Order: sequence, then C-alpha cells, then structure tokens
Amino acid sequence: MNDNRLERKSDQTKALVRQSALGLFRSQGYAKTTMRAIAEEAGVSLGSTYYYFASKDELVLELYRESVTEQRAAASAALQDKSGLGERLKAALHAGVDAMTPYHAFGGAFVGSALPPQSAVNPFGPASAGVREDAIGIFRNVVEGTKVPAFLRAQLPELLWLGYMGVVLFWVYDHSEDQRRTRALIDGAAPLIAKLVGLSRLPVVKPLIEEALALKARVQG
Amino acid sequence: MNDNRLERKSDQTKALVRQSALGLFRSQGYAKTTMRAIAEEAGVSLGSTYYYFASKDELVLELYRESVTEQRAAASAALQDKSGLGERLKAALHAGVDAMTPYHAFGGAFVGSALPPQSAVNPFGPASAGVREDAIGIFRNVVEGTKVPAFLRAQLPELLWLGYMGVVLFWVYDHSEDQRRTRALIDGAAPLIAKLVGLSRLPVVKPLIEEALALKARVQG
DNA sequence: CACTCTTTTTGAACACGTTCAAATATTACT
DNA sequence: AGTAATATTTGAACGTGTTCAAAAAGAGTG
Repeated sequence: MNDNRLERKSDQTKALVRQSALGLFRSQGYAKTTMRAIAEEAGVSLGSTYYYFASKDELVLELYRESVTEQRAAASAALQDKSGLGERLKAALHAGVDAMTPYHAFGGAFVGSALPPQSAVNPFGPASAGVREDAIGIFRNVVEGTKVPAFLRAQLPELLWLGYMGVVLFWVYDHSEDQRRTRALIDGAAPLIAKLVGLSRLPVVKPLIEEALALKARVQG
Repeated sequence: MNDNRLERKSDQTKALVRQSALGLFRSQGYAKTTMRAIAEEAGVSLGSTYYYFASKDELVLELYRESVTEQRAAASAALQDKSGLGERLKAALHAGVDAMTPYHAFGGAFVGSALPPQSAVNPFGPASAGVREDAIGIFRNVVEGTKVPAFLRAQLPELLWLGYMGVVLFWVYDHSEDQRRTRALIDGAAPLIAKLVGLSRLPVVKPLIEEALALKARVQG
C-alpha cells in the first residue's frame, strides 16, 4: 500500500508534468509541444511522463478540465447580475469562449485529437464524463431562476451544452479578428433560443419540440 | 511541357496509388493503412506516393470524394419516386449513411483527420470546396419539387447539408448494431424538419426563422 | 546522336508518439 | 536492520507520417 509521503511525491511529479504540459500547450501550441519537450521541461524522462499520462490526449484532457473550471468560475460570477434566459445564456457562452481564447491558434489541432470516439478527450466519451457533467452544470446554472416550461426544463441544460459544443466548433473555424464572428453568433443565437423557449408553450410549437425531445430520448445511448 | 503520353503515364501511376489507398482503407481501416503499405501495394516507392499526394489526408479526401459520388447516385435514384420534403430528405440521408457504412469502424479516425481546419479533408475548408458543392447539390435536388416558402428556399439546401454533417457526426459515435440509432434519428428528424418548414409561414414561427437566417448571413464568411 | 531541361522515382533520414524490459528507489513486513 | 514486494524511472527501440537531395527517366532541340 501507499504511504502518505510516497503518494505526495508521486502526486508532485504528476503535477509537475501536468504543469509543464499545460504551460507548453499555452506557449507553443499542440503540435509543437512534444512529449519529449514536456518531459524535459518537467525534468523527468520521457518514459516517466507516460507513467503518469498514458497518452498525449490525456494531457489535453487536463487542459480541457482546466478550461471548464475556468469557464465555470467566470460564468457563475457573470450570472450573479443577469436575469432572463437570453442574457444568462449569453454570459455563459461568452465565458466559455473567453476561457478558450488562449488556445484559439491551436484549436484545430485540439479538435482533431478530441473528436475521434476512442480519444480520451472526446467530450462525449466516458473518459470525460466528469468534465462533461461540470460543463452541463454551467448550463443548469444558466436555466436556474428562469421561466421554462416544465416539459422542457429537465432537458434544457443538456441541449444548451450541445449547442455550446456547436459554438465551439464554429469558434475553431472562426478566423475573424478576435473571433468576432463567434461573439456575434453568441449575441444573436442566445436571444433567439430564449425566444424559442418562450414560444414553446404555444400549441403550434409545443408538439414539434415534444416530438424532438422524444426523438432525442429514443435515439440516445 | 507535357506530352500526352507522359501525362497519361503519370495519371496512371497516380490512379494506381489512389486505388491502392482506397482499397486498403476499405479493408484495413485508416490507422492500419500506412503510407508504406499503400506504396508497396501500388508497387512504387514511399517517396512516389508523396509525389502524387502531399499527405495521407489528401488520400482520405479521395475517399470522401468517392463516397459523395456514390451518395449522389444513390440519392438521385431514390428520389425518383419520392415526393414531399420529409420523404425526400429521408432518402438522401439514408443514401449518405449507406455510402459510408463500409467505413464505420474507422469513422472516428477519419473524423479526427478531417476536422482540423488546416486539414485538406476538412469539409468546410477550401480544399474540399468541390466535393462540398456536390454534396449540397444533393440537398438542392431534395428540395426541388417540394413546397418551400420563398424566403427559405434558397438557403434550405445548405442548411440541410449542415444538418447532414451533424448526422454524420452522430453516426461516427453510433455504436449500435448496424447503426440503428442513426437510422432512427434520420427517420425521426426528416419528418420533423419537413413539419418545421411547413410551419415556417405561420406568423409565430416565421420571424424566428427569419432572424436565424439573418444571423447566419451576418455571421458567416 | 548529344545536350539540356523537366518530370518522376528513389531510399535514406528526421522527429514524433508510444512501448517495454530492465534498473532504481521506495515501502511493507519480519 | 534485512529482505521481499511494489512503485517509479529510465533510455533504447519500434513504426509512423513526412521531407529531401540526389538519381533516373523522359522530352524537346540542335
């Protein structure tokens, strides 16, 4: 069994590798950050980095974790003085993009390693279940204290998160200065979604949304 | 300058490499198909394959091209006896999934190499503009001869193609037997979208859709 | 044929992510 | 303290995609 001191030593080394990797990702990007560079920066051998992280992907997952944590904090601060679904959603989405901004230049490479189903970083996969729950939690927070029809309320946070994944994809491809187009997308889409949710009680709209929800339930996992 | 005979010789070699690559992709998958294996199968040196295709990605693009061509043919055949947007959309989407079925096992790897913005295979990028136009054309064909409000008509094919990209992503993650869930998604979503298009004239729905179209125009390119 | 110039082909080389058996350090137990 | 078990570290090795200078083949021209 492990002793406290050993655990601490091991955790320290792991943290050191993690820290080196995140720093290099930030400063050099994904492609230029080689496992060898991470090892050297951390002052350990190449093999050691693999002892703590089974793949480069797992290091990217750490990055993902950190960015969600940051988004969570920023979003929950920004939500303090916002009411209304549109405004709250807008704040959360902007917080997300803010948290990712340092990585925009390498976003494409990250997406490439994130989307394969077997990847550890795949946001839909089991390995990232924890982070995903955190991320959906942000949108649960968004929905809290807003008026949402009961039949939609439970599902809405996950749907918003899914939409957010779409925004992230858009952001990755957005080469406009400071990603202005992504900001414009958020500013335009958030009130639109709020309006749609508001209309969802109407007899014309409701069956459509109910059917969509039923389809989602039928089709998933 | 090139002589006809020389061009023909060169084209033959290129076709040979292409053919070897596609065959190996089909039988071995993306990861196991190494550039060296492609070269050997084609009976040329490794360097030669790079003379004709600048990267493995470009070979995947050939695969993408082929699959779109196949989908196009299957869709246009299936559309002969279908009327109504829902039925026609369903047929086109099923044709797409049909064309991709042989590659499902390796779909994830393909997506990983396809989505990075700088990738040659990226379906939104300039390198695949031709294939993309072909693919959108399939949905132009779908819309033809159906009743669609004028304000939506021009945009609809591209929107449907975008939705299809979503279906493809879903398909990649779909591990159900014979991708049944993707089929169910198509069968459910196609009539839903048709219904939405039908309702899009109504004064409650129309402004919402108009605003969404305006947002899209504002935000793209 | 002899000569240039271009197109095509080659195989060695590079850096990368990853694996692994062996060496070393640390802990657990007597 | 001494010994067996375990946790950690190491560096060499493998196979990969990609690059490149040089060789070979081909075409055009006198």
